[in-house]
Amino acid sequence: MTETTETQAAGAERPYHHGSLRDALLGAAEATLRTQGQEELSLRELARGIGVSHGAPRRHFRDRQALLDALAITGFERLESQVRRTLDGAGEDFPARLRATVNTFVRFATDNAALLELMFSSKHREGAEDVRAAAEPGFTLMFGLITQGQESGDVAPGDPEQVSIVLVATMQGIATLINGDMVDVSLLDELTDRATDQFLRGAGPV
Amino acid sequence: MTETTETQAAGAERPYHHGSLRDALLGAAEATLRTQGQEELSLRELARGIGVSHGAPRRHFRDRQALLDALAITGFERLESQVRRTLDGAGEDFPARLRATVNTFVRFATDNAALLELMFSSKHREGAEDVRAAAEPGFTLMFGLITQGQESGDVAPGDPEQVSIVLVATMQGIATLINGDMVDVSLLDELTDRATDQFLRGAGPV
DNA sequence: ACCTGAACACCGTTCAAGT
DNA sequence: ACCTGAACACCGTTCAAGT
Repeated sequence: MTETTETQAAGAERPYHHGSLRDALLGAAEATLRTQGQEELSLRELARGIGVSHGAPRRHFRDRQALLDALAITGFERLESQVRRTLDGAGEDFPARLRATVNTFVRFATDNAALLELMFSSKHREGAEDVRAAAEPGFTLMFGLITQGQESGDVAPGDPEQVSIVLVATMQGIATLINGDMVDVSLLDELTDRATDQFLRGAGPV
Repeated sequence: MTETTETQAAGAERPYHHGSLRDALLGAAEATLRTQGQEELSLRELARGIGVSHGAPRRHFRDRQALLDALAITGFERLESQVRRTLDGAGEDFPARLRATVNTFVRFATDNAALLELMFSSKHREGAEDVRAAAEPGFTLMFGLITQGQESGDVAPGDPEQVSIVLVATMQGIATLINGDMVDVSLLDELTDRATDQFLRGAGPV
């Protein structure tokens, strides 16, 4: 009677994760990514920590890269939803909306340094069409913001897609320089303000 | 008599690399980085390809990360020298000098996608002070360029360091988006032109 | 449907030993 | 000084077998 309940290691609540193993893996993977980094992320160690055999993840992720891709996808989803919420509460004024968006983006990107690298890595070149697809809504959001700026006269006419790409590039670049310790984090606020000011003048009407 | 010369595998010229093993490793590593990527780079495979035992690299690189750091350092050195040569032949006009610099930077960054990721990776946070030091001359070069722009009146007064950081961030970001296939490479020239134009207007005098 | 556990072929790193 | 080669502890991936 007792043998069946006592065979599990301490901390493992159940032998099976009734379909929740996928989420458990993603959660543990994100924690490891945050505390240890991408290279240290091991499928076997993840499985061990969850209390499942090392072959079990195979049911939910074809291989290690598939799990990393899934993490990147959740990253894009969270970033998009944060920017969206920011814009929902940012009022009507375009410069204020832009400023709020840049702040949210750069904060997310510096709060999730390892995840940012995963999201924008060139690793998922071939295959991983799903990662690129997950990035789309975020670009669409930026595209819409720039279009609003053109309608309000704050942004000069021109291809709104390219204008938003340059903006995203600048935000991603600032975060990368800070995450890589090439620029001190104490400069973050000043740099984002300056980048926003320059963008407003540089992309603004003549 | 023949036994000493015939014991080596075909293709291995000599059993020992009289001090040139370090360069041989770096060269092979860069080739692997370019064709396979960072994760696929294995010290053992490198040693095998060169015809040396798998313990030999230890003499020249403390561990795998030390070799990756060395690669990143050569990357910064090459980028700096290319930008320097570009500036040496770019004439006096500031906008022309800026445009040439941006083109050289972004071309290097897209021609060496995997290397760029290594250079700007947040992986070398702790330790790897040498990698950050290797990036310094490049930043100094950009700093000097911006200072020239301020002297010629093409760039508004203000902290030239922060202005150059925003510029570097934008260039690195554009390259990252293209290397990660989030933006089609056919847009590269148009994007760099647009970014340069925006920078000149955004950072220019009022 | 979901997980186990052995097996395989690889790693990076360490270290005594050779020349 | 520089390299070898065995040893160790880890990987990711595959796959028959269990429930």
